[in-house]
Amino acid sequence: MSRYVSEPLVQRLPAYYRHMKELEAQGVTEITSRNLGERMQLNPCQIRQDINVIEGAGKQGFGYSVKELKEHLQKIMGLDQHRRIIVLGRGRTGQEIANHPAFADEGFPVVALFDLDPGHLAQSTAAVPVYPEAELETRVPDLGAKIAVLALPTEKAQEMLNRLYDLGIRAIWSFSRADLHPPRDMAVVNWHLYDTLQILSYRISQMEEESPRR
Amino acid sequence: MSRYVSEPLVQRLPAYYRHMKELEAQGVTEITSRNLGERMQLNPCQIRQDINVIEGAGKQGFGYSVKELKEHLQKIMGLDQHRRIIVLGRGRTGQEIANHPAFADEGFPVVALFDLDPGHLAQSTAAVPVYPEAELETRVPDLGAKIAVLALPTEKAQEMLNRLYDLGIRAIWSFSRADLHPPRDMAVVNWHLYDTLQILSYRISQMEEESPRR
DNA sequence: TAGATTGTTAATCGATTAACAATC
DNA sequence: TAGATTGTTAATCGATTAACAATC
Repeated sequence: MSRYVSEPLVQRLPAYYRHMKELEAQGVTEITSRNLGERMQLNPCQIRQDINVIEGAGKQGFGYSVKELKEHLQKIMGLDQHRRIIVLGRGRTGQEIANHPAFADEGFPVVALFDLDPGHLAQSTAAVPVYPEAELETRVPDLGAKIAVLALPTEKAQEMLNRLYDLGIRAIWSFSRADLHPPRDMAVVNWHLYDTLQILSYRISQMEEESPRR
Repeated sequence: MSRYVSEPLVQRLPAYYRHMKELEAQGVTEITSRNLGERMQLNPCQIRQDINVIEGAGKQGFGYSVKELKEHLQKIMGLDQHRRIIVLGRGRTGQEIANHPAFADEGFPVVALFDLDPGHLAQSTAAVPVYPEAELETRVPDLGAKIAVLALPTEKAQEMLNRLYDLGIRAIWSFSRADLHPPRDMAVVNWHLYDTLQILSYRISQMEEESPRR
């Protein structure tokens, strides 16, 4: 019976959660939509709408309980359960993600790293088990992971996505340059490094147009 | 006299550019809004609107010239000029960005890496000059960089942003957990690692709710 | 109770899509 | 010229903001 959570709201959920954690750490137990709005640079109306949509609850006259809202967000995003991650590709990015120790603290332990190019990086600096690509089919079903990080060449990304889908992976965090086409019941977030730089370059161009350097 | 470029359109610009480059590489010289729409998973009307807003031009009856559109996007995003980058922080992420060789090929050469914590990572695996934080004020003005990558602890990010602004940096690509508040004439893109994982977790939760595993 | 703030409906704003005249 | 597709105005759709009644 839960209401439709719009795309922009989905994108805001982690920020709400982050701010609840910060407030809690600061010992703040209650907060009004007005104060939270100032903090998060959001319109208070939007905050009330958002909380309403996700069926959170406040107390009229007082505001929202930080603890309650935090726990509610946690539950909605499924952060109470651990989500295991596998990493595909052992180049720079793959290694970095695999070795990022803090992921486990946040409930996202990296449980395996698959190496597409065995000769590529011989030295094992990884803190997690490394397997050859050929063992994907036998290993993945037992690892209990639903999230995969794709850090591999553009050409291989789509093919790998399909393969992982068949193995039960339902969410992809990709760093490849490809525009991936996932099945309907698979989530993809693509971090395009170059897109980010290009957007920043665009912004600089705009600013320079508005007020040219003498 | 150029028309207002909406936020969603700004986000789409790099994708248009990417597809133009791909089409060019494939030897395609002309493309209709309908075909491009299929490729990019966009409504053809939107494509025509977008191109119109950025003042690109097609030929009625035929479509758009790939080369022309590519060059036009390049110009709009300022990709014809090189945008030098400095990297702040020498942890895992900082090193990775600094050593990413392909950035230079795309017109974004990393020209310096500043180390906030000199003892932190003694071995210099960096392919670019490394300077101590203390030299920021003397070095940055000469480096001619407008973009800075922030790969440092949450607490230090906002302070560093202000400092870099005073040194002429006008665009920030941050990996910190902080919600940064830039001046009006500074652009910030914040890559929240955990937000991404939380959103993927949320999607998985939603999918499981829709069709629970037996 | 009075004061404050939520919860929710209604109004507005902006982006996407549709439609079709202009034109290559 | 006829056919096709752009360029652009108008319609629709959806998200944000405003307003205010409900209620703690």
